[in-house]
Amino acid sequence: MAKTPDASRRSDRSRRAILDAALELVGEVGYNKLTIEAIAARAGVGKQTIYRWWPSKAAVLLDASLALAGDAGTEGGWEGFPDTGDLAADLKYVLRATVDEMNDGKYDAPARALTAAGATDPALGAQFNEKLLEPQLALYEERLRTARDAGQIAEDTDLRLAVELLLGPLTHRWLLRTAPLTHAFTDAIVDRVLGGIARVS
Amino acid sequence: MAKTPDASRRSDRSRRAILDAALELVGEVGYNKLTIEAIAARAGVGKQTIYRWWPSKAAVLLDASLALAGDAGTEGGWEGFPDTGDLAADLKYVLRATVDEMNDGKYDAPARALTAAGATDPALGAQFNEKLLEPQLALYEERLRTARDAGQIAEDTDLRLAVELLLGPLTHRWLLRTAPLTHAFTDAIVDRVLGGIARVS
Amino acid sequence: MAKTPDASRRSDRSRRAILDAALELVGEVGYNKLTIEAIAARAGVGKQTIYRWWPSKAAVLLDASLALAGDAGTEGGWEGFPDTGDLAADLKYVLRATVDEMNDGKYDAPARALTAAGATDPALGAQFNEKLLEPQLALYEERLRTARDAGQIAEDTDLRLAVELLLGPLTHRWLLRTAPLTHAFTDAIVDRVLGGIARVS
Amino acid sequence: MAKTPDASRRSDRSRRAILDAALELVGEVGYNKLTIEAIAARAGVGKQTIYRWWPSKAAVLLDASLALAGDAGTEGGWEGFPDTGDLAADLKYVLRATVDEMNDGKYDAPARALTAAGATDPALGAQFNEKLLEPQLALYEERLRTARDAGQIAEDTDLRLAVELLLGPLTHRWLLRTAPLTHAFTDAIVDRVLGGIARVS
DNA sequence: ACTTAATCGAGACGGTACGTCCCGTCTTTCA
DNA sequence: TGAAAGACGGGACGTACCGTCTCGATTAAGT
Repeated sequence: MAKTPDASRRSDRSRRAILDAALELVGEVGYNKLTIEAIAARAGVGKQTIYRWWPSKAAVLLDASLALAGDAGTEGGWEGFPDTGDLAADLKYVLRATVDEMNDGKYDAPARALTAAGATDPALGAQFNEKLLEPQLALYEERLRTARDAGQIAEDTDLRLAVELLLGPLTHRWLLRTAPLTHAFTDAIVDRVLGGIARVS
Repeated sequence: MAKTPDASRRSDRSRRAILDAALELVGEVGYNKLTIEAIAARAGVGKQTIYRWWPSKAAVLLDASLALAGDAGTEGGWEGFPDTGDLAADLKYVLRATVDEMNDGKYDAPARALTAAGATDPALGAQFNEKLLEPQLALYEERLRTARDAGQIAEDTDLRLAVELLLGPLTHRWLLRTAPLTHAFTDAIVDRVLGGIARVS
Repeated sequence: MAKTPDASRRSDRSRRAILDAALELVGEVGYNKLTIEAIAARAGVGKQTIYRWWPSKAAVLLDASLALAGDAGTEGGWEGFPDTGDLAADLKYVLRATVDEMNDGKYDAPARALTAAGATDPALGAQFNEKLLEPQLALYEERLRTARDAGQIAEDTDLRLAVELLLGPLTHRWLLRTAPLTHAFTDAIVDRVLGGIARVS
Repeated sequence: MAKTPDASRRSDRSRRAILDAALELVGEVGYNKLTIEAIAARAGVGKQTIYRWWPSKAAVLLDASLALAGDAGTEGGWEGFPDTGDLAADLKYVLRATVDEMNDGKYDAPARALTAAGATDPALGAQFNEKLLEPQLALYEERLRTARDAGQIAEDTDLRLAVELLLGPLTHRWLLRTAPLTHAFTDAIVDRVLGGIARVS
């Protein structure tokens, strides 16, 4: 019998202020030094208003990232996955854009924080996957399906595996910082992966 | 300025007790709830003894993981990368072993914790790469070099990229928990990646 | 400036529920842990309904005690001070009754709470004196005046002082709990005080 | 198995700073608005240092008052109860001094706070009695015993009752603020009480 | 009886303080 | 002099209430 607050009476002004403050602060001080108290202070909000609606600072950041992703989508980010008919070109385009975001502190800080927190906390990780990661992976998968249906890649291709072959190396380099993230890198990934799974013409 | 303690007088008994306690505790409560105080208490050690020799709990865990990896190596883990001449078989063998470790709580908990912490904290990440990750990647790279020299894969193959193509998808699935880690999965990775970069026979 | 609510529209049901809840709760958890929120919850009332009509929890408790005292008076407590002509007997009778109340948790808890709160908060103390204490002291004083007029005690007796001589020791022992409150104690007070201020027969 | 801190390692500097801060603050803001946090801040001390050694703010104030009483005793307050042979004079002298303290905010604020808190909290009240009140009452009782032995008051006098007859009215007027505390008032108490219990010469 | 305005129950809100946990430093005592 | 022990100043935690504020839904007046 958990006391569930009445969502219809929620203050949208406070909600937005909290999400904005969380994004600002995670960029300024990093995830580990991010505190609920600081978010509340920056947002001009009582701590309880945060605890009332989110179970942890990670959850706040997840919602904040969702809002950020939503805004980015609205502001003119790509609406759906590009499909020019040229699979390699489309993948390169999208991965280059992804790399650019990963190199932009505004997106990088919260994304790293969430990914790291999710890796450690399974419950959060599940949320993260469901709400942020999975929808994106589905877009890749869909584009690959189109390509497969068009006979551009092998009929027996495991699409989900293909997505992981494309994104895995990128995520690896991003999270572990083994080397700089460049367009050349993502292009090479696309070439190598398609070289493997693409039809021999 | 007696800042640097005399390492020769260091108590090895305390050092081992601390590393053991850290590993135990990270498995029990997770990285975020792991505290220096709890490690000290579990190890039967004064807090100062930890602060004297390590700068942070992440550093303790890194050392603990190094010790763990060292033990594993000693205990009969593979000494060097297997080289039967069959590249695909060797890679599958090693990746299967890696997946088995990732599915073993004993290794999984500290590894996840360190990876996540390193993703968030660049200084720690650098240490983590240098001491734990890089040596392993180098083994893969070396094996691939042998294969390349033997003409089994294309001459112009970027070996480091190849390593990332192999390990990236695995790490992706491991950290993000998008799907279970199985031998079938790693076998498929090897097949697909080699299908792309391997010489046409 | 519609600050003063319309008393004619006040819900008497709510008012009584609040006073009852306050009395119950002060007995259960004590004054310091008594909260407006708990009173509101117990009374099935919105917090605002309390804040609308009372300035503080002390004021609520004061009203509650007044209601309690009123009820006690109605239920057959003494209406006016007894006057049998025998001053000592009348005083002993009343003081014994007072001691009995002080030993009854139902009256003791709120009375202690109010007395203590009034000792600390002058404004509340003034209210407490005016509405609860003074009327009672006046009854004693009146009975003593009758006795003085009848020549039973010295003509120059300071009646108010006499009242304090009678009630002071009782209050002292009650509040400070230096010893148990018994009929023997109050009888002894009356004897000693009258022994001093009574006419030599 | 309550964790009892090691008293021998206690910081006396912190202890004194805390007691001083508590006395200052109770005078400035009153008992109800006195907070542990404010005491810690004023004393330049971590909150835990207060919670480590005292169970409540009332307990802090009790120790502070003890220290205050100790200082007053040292500074030249009366060492023991005066005994000039004239009981009435001695009592009047001491009661006048007591009234003067009660009219001095420095002593009044913490004393009221403690008395009120003790009236509400039996455990604290017991401590208050044992450590502050009882020793003082014993001094009165001792002086009265001397007087009784000297035949100045009736042989069958209940000394403890006599003390309460003297101090009760004073405490009553002090705590309940029914009238100003003056020397005339205490003199009258002494006269009336002795008029009752003193030997007819 | 019908409107209309205030009170009502409910509870979200910006805050303050709580009492606890842990941080990293410092001090004491011992081997 | 390194180590076990743990007190210290400090900061954040998550909780409990404060007193204010908005919400419909009664509810009791005055039309």
